[in-house]
Amino acid sequence: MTGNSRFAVSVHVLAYLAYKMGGQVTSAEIAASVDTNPVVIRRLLSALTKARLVSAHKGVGGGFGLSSAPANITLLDIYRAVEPQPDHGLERFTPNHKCPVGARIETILRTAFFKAQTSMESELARISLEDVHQQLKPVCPGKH
Amino acid sequence: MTGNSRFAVSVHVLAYLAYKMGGQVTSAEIAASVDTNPVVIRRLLSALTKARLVSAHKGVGGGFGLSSAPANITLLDIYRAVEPQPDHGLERFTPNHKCPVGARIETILRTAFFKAQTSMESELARISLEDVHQQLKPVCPGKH
DNA sequence: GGTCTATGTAACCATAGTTGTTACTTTATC
DNA sequence: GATAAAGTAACAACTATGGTTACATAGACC
Repeated sequence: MTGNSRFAVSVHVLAYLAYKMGGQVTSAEIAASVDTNPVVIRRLLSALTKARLVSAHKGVGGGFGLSSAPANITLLDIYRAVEPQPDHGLERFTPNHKCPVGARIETILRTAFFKAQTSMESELARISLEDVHQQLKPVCPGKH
Repeated sequence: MTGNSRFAVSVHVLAYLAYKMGGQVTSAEIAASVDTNPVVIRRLLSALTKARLVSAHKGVGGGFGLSSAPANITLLDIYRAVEPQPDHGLERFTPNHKCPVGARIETILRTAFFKAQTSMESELARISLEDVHQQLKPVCPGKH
């Protein structure tokens, strides 16, 4: 049970909004699809709203909706909206700088982690919410 | 303070062994370089030993040493030795399968995470412990 | 205006992961 | 046999996460 499920849930939430095609959707309805508490959903949607990926409306008939077309939202946008900058453990990594290795290893690791992270993020950037939306539809090209 | 520092510390540990060039190094000496407890180091080295990246020797004059040349050990080898398979939160992600979105999103996410993870790992595979070792040496080509 | 509905958010709890630490066993060397 | 080192279990402190309750805020509708 490593890591958190914020990103996974967030993609689910936005995929649900895409699936609903522009109508206002309440946190309660989304929570039923994710099988969790509405507050958990609203917490995530709060971050997604700040990132301008969704818009929120209070009151009767209110709810959440996508701010942009699914084709214009990438998984990287979602990832960055809900995940803090990963530090790959460097925050608790405080080697002894009196040792030649300890003095230099941090910089080396930082460079390596940056490359790995950049590579992963560029892969997320290649997948749009529209791609996810398309995959939600059953694929039955030869249905008769 | 997200995540753990196992990978970062493990790279430090192996870089230290590479720096020591083949001699037996005790967990106490490594712990001094990392600035932590020897047991923490031995825990990591236990995983690294199981992955056959290092060999251990008990008793007087014992300690740890690299099993292969630094050029033959990649950061991906180290990563896989000390990190569990990342699930990106999918373990705690149990959507409602009665919902059309909830029923399909898991597979879609699994595919996306696999691509991102593979991309990151291929970047780690491109960096060897020898590369790290080289970067440990001060670069003063024009020193006079 | 008043009521209803929905978001926004703070506060708290249970659970689990991580690290540091002590203590002990096992094993190799001398 | 004494010593030194790895191997590992057990425990404590700290933190992150997700679920929950409670309440404040704001819009819709009568």
